[in-house]
Amino acid sequence: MELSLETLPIPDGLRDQYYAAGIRSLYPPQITCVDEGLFLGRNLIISIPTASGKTLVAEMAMHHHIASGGKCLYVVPLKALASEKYDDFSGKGVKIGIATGDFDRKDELLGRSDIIVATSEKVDSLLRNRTGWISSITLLVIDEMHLIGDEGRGATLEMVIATMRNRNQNLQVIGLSATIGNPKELAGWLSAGLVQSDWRPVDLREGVYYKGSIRFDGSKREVASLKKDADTNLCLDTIQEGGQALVFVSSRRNAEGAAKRIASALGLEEPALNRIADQILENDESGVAQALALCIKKGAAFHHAGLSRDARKLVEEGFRKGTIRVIASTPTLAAGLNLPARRVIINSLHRFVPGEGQVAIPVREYRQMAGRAGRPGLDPYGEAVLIGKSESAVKELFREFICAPAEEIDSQCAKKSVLLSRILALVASNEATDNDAILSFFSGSFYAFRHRNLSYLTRICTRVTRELEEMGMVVDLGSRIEATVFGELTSKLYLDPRSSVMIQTAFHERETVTPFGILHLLCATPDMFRLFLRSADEELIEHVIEEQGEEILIGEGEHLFSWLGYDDFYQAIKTAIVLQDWIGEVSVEMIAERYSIGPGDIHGLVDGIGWLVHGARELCRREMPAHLQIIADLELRIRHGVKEELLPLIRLRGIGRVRARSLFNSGYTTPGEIRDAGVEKIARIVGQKTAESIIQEIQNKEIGKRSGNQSGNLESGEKREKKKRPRYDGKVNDETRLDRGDASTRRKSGQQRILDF
DNA sequence: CCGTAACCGTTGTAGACAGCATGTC
DNA sequence: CTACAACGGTTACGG
Repeated sequence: MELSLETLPIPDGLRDQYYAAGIRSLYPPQITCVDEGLFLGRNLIISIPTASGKTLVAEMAMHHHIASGGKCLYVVPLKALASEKYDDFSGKGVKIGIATGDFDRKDELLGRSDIIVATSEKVDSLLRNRTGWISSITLLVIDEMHLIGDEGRGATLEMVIATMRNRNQNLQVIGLSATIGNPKELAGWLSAGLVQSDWRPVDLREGVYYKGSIRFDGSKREVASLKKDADTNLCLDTIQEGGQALVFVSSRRNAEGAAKRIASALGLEEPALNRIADQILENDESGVAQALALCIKKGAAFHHAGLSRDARKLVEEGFRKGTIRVIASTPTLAAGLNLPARRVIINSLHRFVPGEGQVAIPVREYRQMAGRAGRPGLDPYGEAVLIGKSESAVKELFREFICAPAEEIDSQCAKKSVLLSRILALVASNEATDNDAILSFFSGSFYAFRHRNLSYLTRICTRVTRELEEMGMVVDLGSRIEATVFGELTSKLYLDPRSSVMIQTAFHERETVTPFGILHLLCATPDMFRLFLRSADEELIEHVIEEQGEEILIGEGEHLFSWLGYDDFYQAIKTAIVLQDWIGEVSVEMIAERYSIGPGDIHGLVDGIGWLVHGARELCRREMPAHLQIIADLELRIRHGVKEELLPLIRLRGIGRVRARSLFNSGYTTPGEIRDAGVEKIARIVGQKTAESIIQEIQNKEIGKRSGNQSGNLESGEKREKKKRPRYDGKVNDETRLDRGDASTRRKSGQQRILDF
């Protein structure tokens, strides 16, 4: 069956673009989408393999909506994916906007775009803040919709869909999903048409390698055994016939190890490869970057979250251009960007789960990796190859993965930990303001669709609501549940209620807090990503507890914070130590080496603590103004990675980490001293232009101050010890305070000894 | 004397969303 | 508190 683009109700401009790109007709599954009512406003679940044209379907539907005055929201799970889609959709005659945590215009301004690409969390946040344009969305596209079943973030996605549907009755929803076990249920939930197909534009062969050959279903392919390791031989084989290979492994160490092995087996020498290697080392001299550069020189690379953003990009680009022949990667690449290769080699189908050990990965994830095989239009076929260790293992791999059906996905929203913030969000945004409304909201969820019996959900909802009340987040007025100021703030700041309570309790009980204490507290919250403990860390942690134990604000196994485990507490110490180094101006390279982590990890930690400390500051402003100044200072120090002494300088526009440090070292430690020194002397350190503008700025601020206008937040350097009183404009709402628990039992909590790991 | 294989106990284990207000070298 | 593989250290063996 052929379907020409001519007959489709899409704008002519878009059609021309498609023609120019060589698209003449639709793929079979795309035709089914049209038949199922894509252009008739019908909801659709499209469950087809990766790279079989889902994006195109969504794009056509979006342009169709825009042409008749509609507005579209495209939801993705990763920020990297958001920019990828932004690029895909750009330049086709409609306005595209991008909304993610670290890259957004003013929320309201975003409403002028025709298509808004956003992460699910960002949409959640926009819904909580009742952003105006959200209600004018006519088409909602959910990319990777199967992530509804994801333990960590699935509930957010589910709630976003439910809330959007709740607010807008005429909304069309298109869900793009990988192959899952129960697509019919997903479609049933949304009363959607289901498009399901295994069709791929490039043929995919799945097989298992064992003793020198790949066994496919029915056929066999010999692979020359030039080297010892199976994955190396498989790579050499592919490269030899002109393809590229992607090797999936389960740990970073394995990724680096495999890349090294394969690189030396390849032994390429090309100027293009050397250029990439040089670029890697340009802004990043850490150990990982050096190892990576060495591998890339010979044609292979590794990829994992420890790499810096730049390094990751360079690897991805290099592979896409064909310069880099092999990437050995952790699952970062499996779920993320679209980076196909002719052959995908899957080294291990296990993953470590704390508490369970090595666990087999879900079939769905195997499919996701295998689906990366075969570049449409470039490769004659794609191959996914598993590695068998014995005759019986080969059979098992076929049975358990290649021939196995994908798992069913289930709703994740009926768990206490997610319901806490979900219900708070419902109440705080006036989505639901009493128990019945809360339940009725959840009756529109995927959970309710799957589990007809809602008695469990009902019970847990009332329990969670009561808990929120105990936390001081909501008040139950009988007829109506209302969010307290504290609760509303928590919801809008996008903090986990448990984090908020931890922050509030810890600050409330203390006269003095130190940066390290705050860092540890924030690292211990459920919102923070923590570093693993290694046995080598024991000594360091013990030492820090001895030195700085008094500063710690919360105790291990704190009875108030039942969610704070024993390990979490020590992980938080380690993580806080790393961040303390960061604000102590220890270089990234040094930190990386000291704790055997990569620049990417450091970035991730700094980023995470950065928004948490901002949240903490906003909480402090309302609840505990006495600590406001110290936390505001800490926020600035984290953002720039500087010591306290640079604070007065870093506040100047045009002065960052490096310039502030060189000014300070040259003896100019305050804005006052800089002004007195004059443009000429300062220009020698920071250049003429910056010198002029900062001195101008200093003078402006001083005039502002003299005239009694306190709004200039420049802290006059010569009076550092006379700390400015934190400004606080409201009264503390007593209802929002937490006055529970026996404070004295917790006071000295920082002192306990570390026992063993 | 050295290299290798074989063995054994020890060690470490993936990922990255959100707020906010603007500007580094 | 799970299970697996890679690593480091040691020993045994063979050239």
